[in-house]
Amino acid sequence: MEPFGGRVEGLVSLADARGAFQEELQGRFDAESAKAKADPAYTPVDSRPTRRVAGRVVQHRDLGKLVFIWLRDHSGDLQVSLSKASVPEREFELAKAVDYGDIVSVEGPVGRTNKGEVCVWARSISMQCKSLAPPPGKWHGLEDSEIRYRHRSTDMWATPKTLATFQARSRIVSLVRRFMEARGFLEVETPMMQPLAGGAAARPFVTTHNALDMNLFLRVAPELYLKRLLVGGMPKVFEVNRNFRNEGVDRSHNPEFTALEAYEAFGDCWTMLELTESLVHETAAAMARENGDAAPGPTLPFGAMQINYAKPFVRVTFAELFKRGVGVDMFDEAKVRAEATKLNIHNAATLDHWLLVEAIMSHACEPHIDPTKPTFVTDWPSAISPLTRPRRDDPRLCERWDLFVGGMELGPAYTELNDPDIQRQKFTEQLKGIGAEETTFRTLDEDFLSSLKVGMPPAGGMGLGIDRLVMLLTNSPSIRDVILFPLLKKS
RNA sequence: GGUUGCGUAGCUCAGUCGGUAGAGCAGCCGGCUUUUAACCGGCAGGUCCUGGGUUCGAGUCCCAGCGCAAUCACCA
Repeated sequence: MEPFGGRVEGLVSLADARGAFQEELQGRFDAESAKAKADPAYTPVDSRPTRRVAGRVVQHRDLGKLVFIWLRDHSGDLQVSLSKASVPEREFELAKAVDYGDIVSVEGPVGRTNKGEVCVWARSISMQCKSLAPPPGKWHGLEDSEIRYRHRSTDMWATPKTLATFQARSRIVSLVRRFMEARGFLEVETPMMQPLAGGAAARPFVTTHNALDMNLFLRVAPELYLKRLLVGGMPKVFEVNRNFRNEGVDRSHNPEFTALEAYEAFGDCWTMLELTESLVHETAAAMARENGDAAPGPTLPFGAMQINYAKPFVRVTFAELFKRGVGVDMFDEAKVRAEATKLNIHNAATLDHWLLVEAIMSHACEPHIDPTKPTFVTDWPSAISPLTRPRRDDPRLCERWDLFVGGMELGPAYTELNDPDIQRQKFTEQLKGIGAEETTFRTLDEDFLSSLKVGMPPAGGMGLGIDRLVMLLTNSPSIRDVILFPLLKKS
């Protein structure tokens, strides 16, 4: 016997084989069988559809002269039934000997058992790949998160939810791309290796190009390159790709993560709000339809919550949320500092006013956002938004929002700053207070500033964490459940 | 990086006050032509995460390390 199989023609998925079952033909076959039982000389006619399928063995019940095997493939599970009377002797021996985890193919009519289970009544079975690894848990799949993340290939076939989640992820990413293209955005690819790590404040990973003898940073954001494309004449661009941030790892942070970033010339943060609201709404609606929920305001479970993605999402200004959270006017420097001290914020006595406002917001205010209602927090302070255009009527605030869903930040959007002089001034201010270590990767991006001098049209820009979106839409509690191969410590 | 919890058979777990290492499933042998976590009889299966320490004796108590998880810090 060849234990590792070979090319198989004419395979259908297990779901398709199940779909081929026909009640009427099964009824006719049952009648034929009854005749044959009454008259042993009669040969029953079997007109049931025949299918060839392959899959991994996930259950095996040997009843002596009758064997039931459950197969699993990308489309689901299906039972295969083998009767000693209708399978060649050597193949029946194989059917009795298969192990949990083996991959086999079978061919036969799609019928039903006495107990009502739709199955393939195999006429033949062959080994397509013998599994040599010890099998994981049989009924619940794998539960040890360490094994699940380190041995994803086993996890995928042994834990049904895992495969379903990653299939859903691919569909979601595809939906995102089709949505953006339908809105007239062009997908582009900008450098992952950058001589300067700009566009976000995160600490970057460093690598070296030997031939050019230069340090390069894995990008923390594509922002500054996408904006150069606006300068060059691409009015609506987006990128769905990886960012790398050399920061802590937790339930919602992986060092490499996938983000959607998009820019629209002659738009602003409000056109980005409509875009993002519709994108999240439509992907959620698509997933709700897959769950059999066609209600207009799609609702999806996330842990113990039911999150409702009906439009419009909640809007609240940064100042309102701040006041609601701690009862203090965010412009009142003395009260803010007192509140920060009360909240034990690090360096509350000396830190800049707006950095205190930001710290209070993330610790004491963001938790007050209703996690079951997607919420845009708008009108952020200019001082903590260096790439954003200040509001003309109140330059202390700027045209920026952040979207929160399920207790997580999904992403921000800005009306982009396109005045090169103000941009230079903001970058310079930002560089003032940084420590020695930061100066190794954070320097003034003169090339970007000279692009801005060429002239960038006014624009809106947005970013959206794809992994977190997939977490929400697939009810996955950890970012590691939606990243195929999450970063783990060396074992 | 801090704190807390966890780590025992291939998988999921129990292990009392410190006193012979346990169960179910998986595996192996035998039986069974309608099973749905099939069932019945039998067998085998261990670096109790690693390394020290306390003790007559450690899976159990102490210390250190490794890994995982939660949480905090970091993350414009």
